[in-house]
Amino acid sequence: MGETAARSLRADAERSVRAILEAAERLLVEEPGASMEQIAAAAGVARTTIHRRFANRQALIEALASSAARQLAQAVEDGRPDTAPPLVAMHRITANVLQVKSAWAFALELPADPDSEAAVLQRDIAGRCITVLKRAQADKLIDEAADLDWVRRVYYALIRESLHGDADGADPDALAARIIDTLLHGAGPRA
Amino acid sequence: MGETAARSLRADAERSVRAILEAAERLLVEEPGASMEQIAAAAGVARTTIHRRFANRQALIEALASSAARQLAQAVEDGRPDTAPPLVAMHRITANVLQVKSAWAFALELPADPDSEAAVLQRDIAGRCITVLKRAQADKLIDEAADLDWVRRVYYALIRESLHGDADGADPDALAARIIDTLLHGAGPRA
DNA sequence: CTTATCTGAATCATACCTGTTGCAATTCGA
DNA sequence: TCGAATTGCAACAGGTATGATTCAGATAAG
Repeated sequence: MGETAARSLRADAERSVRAILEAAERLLVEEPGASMEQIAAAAGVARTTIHRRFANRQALIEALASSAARQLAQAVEDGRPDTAPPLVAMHRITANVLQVKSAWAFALELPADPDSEAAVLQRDIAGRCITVLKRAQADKLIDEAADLDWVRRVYYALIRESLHGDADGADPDALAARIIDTLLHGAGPRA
Repeated sequence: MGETAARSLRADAERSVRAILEAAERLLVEEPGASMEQIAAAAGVARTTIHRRFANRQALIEALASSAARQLAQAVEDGRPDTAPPLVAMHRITANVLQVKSAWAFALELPADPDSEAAVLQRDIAGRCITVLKRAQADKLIDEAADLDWVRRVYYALIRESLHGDADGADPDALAARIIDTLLHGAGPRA
C-alpha cells in the first residue's frame, strides 16, 4: 500500500484515498501533529480505513507529497515552459503554481527524502524552471551575469511569500504579475 | 516559571536554563516533535529539571521564542536603523540578522500568539524595518510608488532563502550584499 | 445476480509522552 | 562554614497515538 499507483482500486476505495489525502492536507497544514484519528474523522472515514491504504503515518505523508508533486509538475507543464515566449510562460506557470501550492501547501513544503518520488519530481520541476530562466536570459530579460540558481531560489521564495501573506481570495494573475515584476526589477526606482 | 525574566536565579540554574534553550533550538529545528526527554538529554540535564523551569512544553517554546526575538531585536538595533545611511544600515542589519537567524531558526519561525512577548517584538522589528525602507525610499533607492509592506515581505523572504540554501560557512557580508542587491534591482539586466 | 472487495465498529496490546512527587546529594552564596 | 537553592534519580499516574485483528454488513463490478 501507499504505492505510487495501486492497481485498479475499486471506485469507492479510490474515493476514500482521495478523501484521506485531502483531509490530511487540510489538517496537517494547520496542525502538523494531527493524529490519524483526526484525519480519519475529517475525511469522513474510519481510522482503520486509513491503515488499510497506508501502512503507517510515514507512508501517508509520502503519498501526500507524491500526489501534490505530480499536480505541481502538471501545473508547470501546462504553462508550456519550452514553447511559449519566456515572459508568457513565466506568468502562466506562476499563476498555475500559485493555485496548486495554495491547495497543497503542507505537502509541498515537506522535506522530502532524496530518493522519494516527490523529490525526483521536485528536481525535474527545478530543472524546468532553470530552462525557462535560461530562455528569459537569452531574451535579455535577465542579466547575462546572473546566477540562475539564485534567481530560481528567489523565485520560489517570492511564491512562498505571496502564498503566506495574501488572502486566498486574491487574483492569481495579479499575484503572479507582482512576483515576476519583483523578480526582474526588484524594488528600486524604474528607469 | 517561564516568565520573561526569572528574578535572580542562582548561577547554576541560569546555566541550566540557557543549556535547555540552546538544546531545544538545536533539536527542534531538526525534529519539531522531539520529546522533552530528548531535549533534556541534549542539554545534559534531567527531564525533571526542564519541568522545574518551564511549566510545560508550551511554556518552553514561548520562552524560546521570546529569547530569540530579543536577540533579533538587538541585532537590528546594532545596525543603527535610525541614524546610519540607509544603505549602510540595511547591509549591517542584514548581516547581523543572518547570524542570529541561523542560530535560532526554529524559534524565529515559530507562529507566535499575537499577545506573546515574541509577537510584540516581531511587530516592533517589522516597524523598524519599514522605517529603514522609508529612509531608503527618501534617498531614491526604492521606487516612490513601491508598496513598502510588500518590499519588507520580500526582504524577509530573501533572508529566509539565504539561510535555507547556503552552508553556514558562507560569509554573512557576502550574503547580505546579494540580498540587498536582489531586493533593490531584481534579476533583470543592469543599466 | 453473484462474487469479490471495501468499510465501520469494536477490541486489544504496546509504546510513548507528560507532568508530578519524594528524597538524597551536590552546589552556590552570604 | 552554614543554609538555601538546585539537581539527578526513581517511580507513578494519566493520557493518547499506533498498529493489528476480527467480523458483519454495504457496495461496486462483471
